[in-house]
Amino acid sequence: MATIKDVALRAQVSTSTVSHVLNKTRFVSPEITLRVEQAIDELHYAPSALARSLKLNETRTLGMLVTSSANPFFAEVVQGVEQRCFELGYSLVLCNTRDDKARLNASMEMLLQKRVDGIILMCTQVDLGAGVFDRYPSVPLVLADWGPMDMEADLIQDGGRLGGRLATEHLLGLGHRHIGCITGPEGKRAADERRAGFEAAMAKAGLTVRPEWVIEGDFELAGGNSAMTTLLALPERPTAVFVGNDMMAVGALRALADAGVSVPEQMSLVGYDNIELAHYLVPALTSIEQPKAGMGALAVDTLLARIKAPDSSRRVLTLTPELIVR
Amino acid sequence: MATIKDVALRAQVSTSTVSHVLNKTRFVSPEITLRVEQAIDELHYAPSALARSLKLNETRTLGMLVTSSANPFFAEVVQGVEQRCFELGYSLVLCNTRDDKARLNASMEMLLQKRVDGIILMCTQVDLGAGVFDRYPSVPLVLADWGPMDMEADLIQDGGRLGGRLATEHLLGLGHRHIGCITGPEGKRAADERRAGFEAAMAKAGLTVRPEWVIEGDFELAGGNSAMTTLLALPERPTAVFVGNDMMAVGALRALADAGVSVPEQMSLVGYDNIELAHYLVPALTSIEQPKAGMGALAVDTLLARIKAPDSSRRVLTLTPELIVR
DNA sequence: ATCAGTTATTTAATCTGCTTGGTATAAGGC
DNA sequence: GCCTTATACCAAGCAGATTAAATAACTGAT
Repeated sequence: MATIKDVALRAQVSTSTVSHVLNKTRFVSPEITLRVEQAIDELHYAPSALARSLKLNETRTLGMLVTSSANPFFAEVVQGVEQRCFELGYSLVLCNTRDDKARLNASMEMLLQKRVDGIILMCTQVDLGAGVFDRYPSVPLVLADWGPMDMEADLIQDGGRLGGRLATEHLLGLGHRHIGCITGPEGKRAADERRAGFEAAMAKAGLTVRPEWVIEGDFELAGGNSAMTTLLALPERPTAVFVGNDMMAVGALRALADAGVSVPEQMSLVGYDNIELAHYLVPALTSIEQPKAGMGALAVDTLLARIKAPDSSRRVLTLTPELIVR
Repeated sequence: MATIKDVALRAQVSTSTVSHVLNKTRFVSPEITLRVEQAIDELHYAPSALARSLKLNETRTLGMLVTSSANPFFAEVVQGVEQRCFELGYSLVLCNTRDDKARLNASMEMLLQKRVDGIILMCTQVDLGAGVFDRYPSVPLVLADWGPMDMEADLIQDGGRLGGRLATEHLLGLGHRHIGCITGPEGKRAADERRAGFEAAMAKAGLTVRPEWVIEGDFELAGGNSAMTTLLALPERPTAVFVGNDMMAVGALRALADAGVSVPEQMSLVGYDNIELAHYLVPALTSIEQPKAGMGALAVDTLLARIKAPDSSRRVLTLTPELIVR
């Protein structure tokens, strides 16, 4: 692979001149510029970002840790992040953590060695163990969609509590009084928040939450399915259920169909996240919209702001969820 | 950020000794090893992958170009890639191309500058324009799920033609004679292959394909929906449809429900890809399974094999699709 | 105990590709 | 002839890996 020296040699100039042509950091006469550009072309020269980063102490690369990039919700956020990175000339190193502490640590270590300029952390686990990040120096960090509570990093949170309330109030508004809830895994911030919103709305309506109607799911298709199956097996069923995310709602819909329960006649459902699919389901799913790609873009912008001003005060941004009735 | 020199100074040894401790490249006495490790710990030292890569001419990083990482099918392949990379100590730089030639070029350029060890290309477009890659030197490259036809790179292909045949034969086996097809975008390899399989199966059964029953979709929810709507508006409808991927099938199901057409009583559907969702749909969707994460892992393995032996002969691997009846 | 001959550890110097402040050189103006 | 101005070059890093060379430690024989 050609180096800047090869280019300089071929263009009969010094390496610094080539560098200045590349980066437009100083005036270089048109003729010499042309010579250099020709040499670059002929040699298929691509400057080494490695050497450049080493010298400049900046990689123009961001790292992103996400529980599971195949999850439709996360996938859209990731794409939002990648999109914004591309627009700004950054590149993205993506790591899945699978909620595995060891894996998170290994990935963090790797990102630090690669000297990424900053890291976006989107693993909704609240407790990652006492100070996993203590070992790591002050890398710019932003937590998307919650994260460990005990961290001082910038934070972008979905308004899960509000969303949970909106969803529940929608069901209340339809006249339901017997309302259940399929939550995400306890300990995940998103799950806990949404559930808290549900409980708040119920309390405000003067209704008690029946514990057997609150079932813990896993934010995945399978969990929603088995949670609803459990609900349906109870002697007394709720007439409506707030489901902690759309994927679980899809699984729940399947369980309802299997049990011959018609939706929404015999049971109403509200989901969360408003993934594109929700619109196309039969029956279409009422859900709580979150700006997913927007959250990704916002995470990038927040991170870059932090990189520029490492000592600025901590930023906490809350997105506003919105009810989409279908 | 601490450097190897700081560590050496603190441990009272030379930098090379630290290097040997880090990489276990030579015997270092236990006491000195301990001293070095302590110094590393106390300084929160993380070796610079930049400097290392610069010297060793190897980044242990792979690049991946994918049309859209939020697409459920691609997302699973990407996750498979990331998983395998992690297992092997590699990291992954992910780029979305959005089927945009300029964006693909920009991303390629960036990956080359970053000196990734190899690139996985998964943008199903057949024609990326005359020799987009000519400018680029011989970076190890593997095409996953097809790609530009005129490239000499290693290739991993899904057996789209066989899958299309399997799907169609399934419908034929159910007694259908009036079979339509919703294809992916013309020009995408996956789409063309699957359609070819459909046509082959029809021809083999002695049936003619009615052109108005073959509708081009976009591999997305919306396209499947409108394609099916178009089909249903025809004076004569098919009794079964082979849909080029599951996402379009979901959109089609919605259109069918809107039109009051019951599935499978009044119309049978077969999808493709067997995304997890297919199992949970109401009604459940018969589909063609592809090993998605497996494809990702295979792509990584193939790429690393190529990196190790750059001059070995070209590898073309074909995955075997499988009918999943539901 | 001493010395040559090994072997075990560590050191010092060089290299990777690129940026950039400082500096040199030639042409032009007065 | 001196001072600008315009243009281009020099060389010192950046953080680590490699390797020849140096030093220390140990062996057995005298």
